[in-house]
Amino acid sequence: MIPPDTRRGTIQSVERAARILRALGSGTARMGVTELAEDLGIAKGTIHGLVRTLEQQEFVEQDPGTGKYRLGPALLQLGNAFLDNHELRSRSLLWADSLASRVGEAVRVGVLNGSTMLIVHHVFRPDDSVQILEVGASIPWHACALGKATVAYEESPRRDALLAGPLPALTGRTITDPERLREELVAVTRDGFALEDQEAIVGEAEIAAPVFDHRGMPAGALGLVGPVERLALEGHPPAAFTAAVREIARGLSRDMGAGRLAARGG
Amino acid sequence: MIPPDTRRGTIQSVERAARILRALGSGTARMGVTELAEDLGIAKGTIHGLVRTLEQQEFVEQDPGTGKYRLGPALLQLGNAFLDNHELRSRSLLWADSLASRVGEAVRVGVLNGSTMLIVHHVFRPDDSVQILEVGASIPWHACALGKATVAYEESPRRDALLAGPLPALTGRTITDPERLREELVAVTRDGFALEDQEAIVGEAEIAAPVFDHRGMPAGALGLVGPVERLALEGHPPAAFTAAVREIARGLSRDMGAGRLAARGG
DNA sequence: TCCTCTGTTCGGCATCGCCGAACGCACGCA
DNA sequence: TGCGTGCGTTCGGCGATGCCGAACAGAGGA
Repeated sequence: MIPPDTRRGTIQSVERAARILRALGSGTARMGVTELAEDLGIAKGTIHGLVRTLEQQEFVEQDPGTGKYRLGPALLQLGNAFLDNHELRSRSLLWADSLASRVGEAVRVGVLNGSTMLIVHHVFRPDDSVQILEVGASIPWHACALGKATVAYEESPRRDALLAGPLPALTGRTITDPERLREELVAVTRDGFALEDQEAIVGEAEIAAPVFDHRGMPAGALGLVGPVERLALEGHPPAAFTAAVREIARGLSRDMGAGRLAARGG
Repeated sequence: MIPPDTRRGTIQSVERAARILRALGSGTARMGVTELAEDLGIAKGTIHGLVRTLEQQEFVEQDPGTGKYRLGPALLQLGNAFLDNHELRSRSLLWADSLASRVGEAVRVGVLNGSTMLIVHHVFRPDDSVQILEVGASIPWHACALGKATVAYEESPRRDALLAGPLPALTGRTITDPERLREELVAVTRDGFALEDQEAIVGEAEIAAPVFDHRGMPAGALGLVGPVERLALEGHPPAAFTAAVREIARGLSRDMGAGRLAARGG
């Protein structure tokens, strides 16, 4: 019998355990063994064994009352360990702080993960307003400046794949046409920064520039986020902001060991 | 052949995958297949299969240059999903904000995880100073007020086990004597709050109160952290602070569905 | 009180993944 | 430039391992 996923060398039980974790993480509600078994198409007893093992490892917790399962605390610790080990993030801490205090806006750093940008660092706007931390959040690449800045410098096969992939609309202004998006990417390589104007959240804009690693490949991007009135009034970002973002991103790239190749971003 | 861990019903490959993730998360450096195989006492080929599966699931990433492995982005997403699903955390957001702005100090919320308190929420002190986010961090229970507040109300067997466990000293003031610690816990149940005076970090103190769930069991704790001069001058916390912490923790407990039983905390 | 739905256990078969040795490649020393 | 050593990776074959499906126990609800 040939399993649905025919990739060679995949360890079945580990892959299934990962699918269980994903299922528990996607829905907001906790799930029971039966529900998981139905969703994943795996025998109930099998799910039980996997879930029990995950519970012993604290990847999953069981609600004492209902017997249903939810994600466990070990995942938070491992997620934090991922951040600690993350080179772009750790090197970006000082640069992001510096940029935030210089322009008085919030700063985000993200890496491409599948077809979304994963936020790995977030500095609040330096005022007392209530802001929610976005580290760990994922945003479709085509709906944020971080994504467009990164993908613009990605190698052709990957870029084309991303342009061909699904491009969901988050707001009425999200660019969902691959050709328009491709033109945007050309503009990014020309200008050295990417702009996003209410394409993810109405009223919010973002200015981002790519960050390169020691191989000259895009490692991610760094950008300013904030109200559209300040960042992209009538679609035009203030020159002081775009200059600051590009400058900090170049400094961070150098920090990552990027050589002259990275200069194409400027 | 009997494996070292003789627990019934544990799925070997999943448990090994978890150990690999822990190993990658504990050290700051990335690890290779050979190193993992030696550390975990598993054949190299076996490690490779596990790691490849984890890589497909984006639980680990391979460094293209060195071939070594590090933790992957899926863990950050799952860690965030854990926080989103976490009842104590989500219910504490508003209460913690309110407490922070009322007393002008940083607020932390933690849950007991093994023998450490895992920070699940952290509100910065409402000023412009640079502060690092501690969500995801783990602190030995006996070295923080959050831990003492929670353990004081834990059931005897668990409390005794924690008191019997290793009690490492983090500073010269960490309480490492089980008997003194037990007296501290009695004081907590008497006063309704726990105090920590430079037992984890020199110069820092914490005032915390327990939070109870709908079963009247401690779900975690909520507390103020800050410089010892403001929180515990000569070991005496300001009455306004202790009152505020207890009041907010009681409100949060009610929010969690705690009935009268939780009143023993006040 | 019954019925249905949970999560859980268990026996047995064959599948699946473990081990150990061999491979190819990159690096560093000579 | 050659060798030697270390890495990550592949592969074949045995057998332990973890799958499945059916039966179990207990909690709710009608």
